[in-house]
Amino acid sequence: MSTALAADPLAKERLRMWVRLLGVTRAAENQLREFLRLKHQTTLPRFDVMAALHRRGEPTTMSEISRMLLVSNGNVTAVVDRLEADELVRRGGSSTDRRTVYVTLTPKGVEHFERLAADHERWINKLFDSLTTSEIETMTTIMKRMRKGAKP
Amino acid sequence: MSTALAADPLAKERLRMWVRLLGVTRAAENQLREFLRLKHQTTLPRFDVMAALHRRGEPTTMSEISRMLLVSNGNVTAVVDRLEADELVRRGGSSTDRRTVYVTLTPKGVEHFERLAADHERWINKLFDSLTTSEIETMTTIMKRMRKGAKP
DNA sequence: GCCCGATACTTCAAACTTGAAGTTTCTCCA
DNA sequence: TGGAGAAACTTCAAGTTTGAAGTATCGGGC
Repeated sequence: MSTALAADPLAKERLRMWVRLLGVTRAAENQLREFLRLKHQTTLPRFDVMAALHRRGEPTTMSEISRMLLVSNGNVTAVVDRLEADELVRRGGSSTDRRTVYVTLTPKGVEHFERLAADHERWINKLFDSLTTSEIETMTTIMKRMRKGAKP
Repeated sequence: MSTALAADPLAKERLRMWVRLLGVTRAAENQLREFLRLKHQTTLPRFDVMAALHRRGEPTTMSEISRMLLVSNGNVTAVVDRLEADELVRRGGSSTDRRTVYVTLTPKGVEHFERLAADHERWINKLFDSLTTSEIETMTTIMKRMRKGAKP
């Protein structure tokens, strides 16, 4: 090997880690998608949007949702359109800024989501069963620092 | 709190870790997508398929690609269609099984991908700059075990 | 040899996602 | 004040992704 890159073992380790990170995340996401479809007749993006709204606990703008989920603005419009058609969320205007749209979970949406969330938490809990407390802490700590390096 | 779940701190830790894992991965993927678009006029799924082919280094079936990338079969068909239209990959039949389709990188595809890959490795290297060797090792080890728990 | 279930792939509709372009409204400064 | 530029959404085309249904082929048991 003559190139500097190929000779750098740390670079290789980093690449390996990234590939593994993607693998773990995709595998878990695929399982989650299947879980949501089979047990709750819903999809991951719908769940994500409802989770964002529920976590905020107050009317949330389209842009805020977009930033929380790291997806594009147009994407949020599409998913909210569908959730609104199912009466799980509601769009409302702002009294101070007529460009802004506030999205809220409807009572039906809250009820629907809370059933999902409890089941989802059980599911996550089982998925990461094999990790010890200290491993989880280590992961969380490291990822907190990674996130800073990977700012959008 | 009266429910068993809400009172379980380990379950909360696991959920927190999962959310953070998703955040890190999405942020990095978004940056990677932008990098591929701006610097190489290509997309993430195209890169993924070419990377899988390059890594295998020999004719690869559609199903193998699908398993490697953890995406559906129909998805691979669509991406390979477009790569083939750009003459970056080639489909070929099998002599022993007429159902099977073998996909190969064309010379043009190899050249294109290797330029991408070198740049991609530099990019990953920079992205995870802030992690120490031991942190990377820890992550890789833990994720190896996670992957087993999250088998598809 | 024949058929039944499995396997490999494609097709299809619907949903998701992006990035760019378009509309409306706001902000603010010259 | 008035107008340029920014901000919040929506719309749109193209690409991605899934899951289900359809086609062709294979393999094994009878």
